Amino acid sequence: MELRHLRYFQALAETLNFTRAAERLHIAQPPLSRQIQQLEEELGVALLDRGRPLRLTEAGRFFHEHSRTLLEQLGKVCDNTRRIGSGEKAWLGIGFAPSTLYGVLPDLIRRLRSDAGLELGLSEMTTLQQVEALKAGRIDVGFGRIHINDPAIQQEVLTLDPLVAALPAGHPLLPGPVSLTDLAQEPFVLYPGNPRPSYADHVLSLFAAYGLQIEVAQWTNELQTAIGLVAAGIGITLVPASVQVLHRVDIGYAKLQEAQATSPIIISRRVGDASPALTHCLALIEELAEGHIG
Amino acid sequence: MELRHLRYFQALAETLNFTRAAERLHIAQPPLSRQIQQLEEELGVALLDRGRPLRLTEAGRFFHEHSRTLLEQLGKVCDNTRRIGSGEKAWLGIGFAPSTLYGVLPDLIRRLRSDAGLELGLSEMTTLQQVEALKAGRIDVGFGRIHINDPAIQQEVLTLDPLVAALPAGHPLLPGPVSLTDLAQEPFVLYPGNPRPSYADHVLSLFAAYGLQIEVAQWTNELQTAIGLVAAGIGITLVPASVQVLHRVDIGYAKLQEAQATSPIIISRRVGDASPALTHCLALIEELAEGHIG
DNA sequence: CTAGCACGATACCCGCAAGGTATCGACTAC
DNA sequence: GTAGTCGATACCTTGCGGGTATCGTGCTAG
Repeated sequence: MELRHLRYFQALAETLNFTRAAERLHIAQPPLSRQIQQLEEELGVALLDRGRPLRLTEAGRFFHEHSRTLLEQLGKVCDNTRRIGSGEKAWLGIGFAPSTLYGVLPDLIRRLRSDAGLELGLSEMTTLQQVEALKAGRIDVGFGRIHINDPAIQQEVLTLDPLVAALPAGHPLLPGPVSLTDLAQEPFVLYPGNPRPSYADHVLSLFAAYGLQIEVAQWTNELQTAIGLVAAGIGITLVPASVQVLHRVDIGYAKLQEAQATSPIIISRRVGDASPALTHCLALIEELAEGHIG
Repeated sequence: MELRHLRYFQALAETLNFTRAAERLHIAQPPLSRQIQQLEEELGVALLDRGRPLRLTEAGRFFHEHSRTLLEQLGKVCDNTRRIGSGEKAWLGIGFAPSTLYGVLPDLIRRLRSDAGLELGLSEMTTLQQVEALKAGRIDVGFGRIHINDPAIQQEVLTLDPLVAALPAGHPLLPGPVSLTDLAQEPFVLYPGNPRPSYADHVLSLFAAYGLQIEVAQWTNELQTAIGLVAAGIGITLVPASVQVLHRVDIGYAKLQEAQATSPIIISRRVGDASPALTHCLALIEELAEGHIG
């Protein structure tokens, strides 16, 4: 299938007349017939009722509606690409680990969005994937939670989120505060299971630093799932404090006694990247961070 | 531009290597080079940094990101078109006049959406456009506010919304109830100005039925604008009661003494259209209407 | 009922551009 | 410097998109 097919079908669906559609497309009528036949064949679906008067089938109406919006979107993408290429606009690719979405990131994104000269590209990815994406140029900045050593990547700690324990509602340790020693007695739900290294390793090493070892009752790949399993009583888990915005009646959060039990939000970027968009973004981050503290 | 260009650029952006991308596309490397050059020429933008290692430019990253989602969307559209064509799914095109969105329509849409075997197509259009779209097969059912005589179209009144007066905050006629005679003393903001016949004619004929004539201080094309002008003190207007969900501190609504001053929500459909999706939709509407009354 | 016509499908030809092969040239790495 | 990697260029081939001519069919007017 080619865009030609979409464009031709578009014209045909609007005029419902092969001859006039062909005129509008500045081609003769027979080639149009052929292209439409090809399209129908490739889809394996009749898009038109060939009776008089010509009518779209149900599938045809659906395809018409959606291919139109696709073509419009493509037009906009091309436009914006030209603008970015001519320096009229800038583009900033942002990679983020899911858990960073509960903290300052939404605010940052909102502010960057309000900048008319800036187009944002957001992709959810692990810190490890961020490093790859940075090197490949797919993103310009990443927000993650773990340290990774790579000579081409520069990392900075943005904030230190205190960790809190997520416990099923009615758990005896609630409302806290609790100690790591107490928590180590409980079965854990840890995430993400892969790829490693991950936030899970950060949690494990935290306990190890206190000479503690925890039993992992269940591995999951996502925070949301982990929280669900905690609610179901499978175990407990540690989450960054910002995750507490997830209110659930079947979950309680408890502060930790150990103030140094934290999870960082880490900004990754290419070493030596001094593009204006990135600089602007970093300046905005600085500003937001100061606002938070002050 | 053709889909070929997008697909090729996609592969290239992912591998960042002409030779390997060409392999993946099952073509030789030189044609790939040419197609990419064409794409860049058409966009008038460099998408690649031709140094070693190969890198995407900022515009290239943007185009990569967005063309990927476009291609994915296209894939889904084709899939769903096939499903609809094979009868596995149904499609229902709905046209609606903007003001009907404040009433039962959202609830109906929500329920129809929850039906996995049904794809919805929503288009905002005037009642007049609905008639054309029904005949052309672009939609299967329309929700509007005015009667139109057309032998191919069947119309039924779904509900009769009482009309209420929209007045600027602090207006002496507030909080009502008010009579049409009182209102006829005030300048009016009426909408939509075109195309005619429209809801405005319904309002005019309502006053005419009581032997009253109103002065139209301002015509607008949209309800939102009209409300804004009312708030600005240009005049007053009559709106269906369901519009009152638009709370504004600078607008007050007053009931009318004349209970027969109503605006209908009118369902339009093709005469003799007995498709399962439409039947299902109409049954659901019936159900919702009963729930409203009971 | 039939002649006329409107309109889409079919048949067939032409030219162009997409794809292939061979090769060059530039940058990298040792 | 030299070998190797990889994209660009040159040139050929061919498949396919588009054109013209014509057919077939179903609506319509009388």
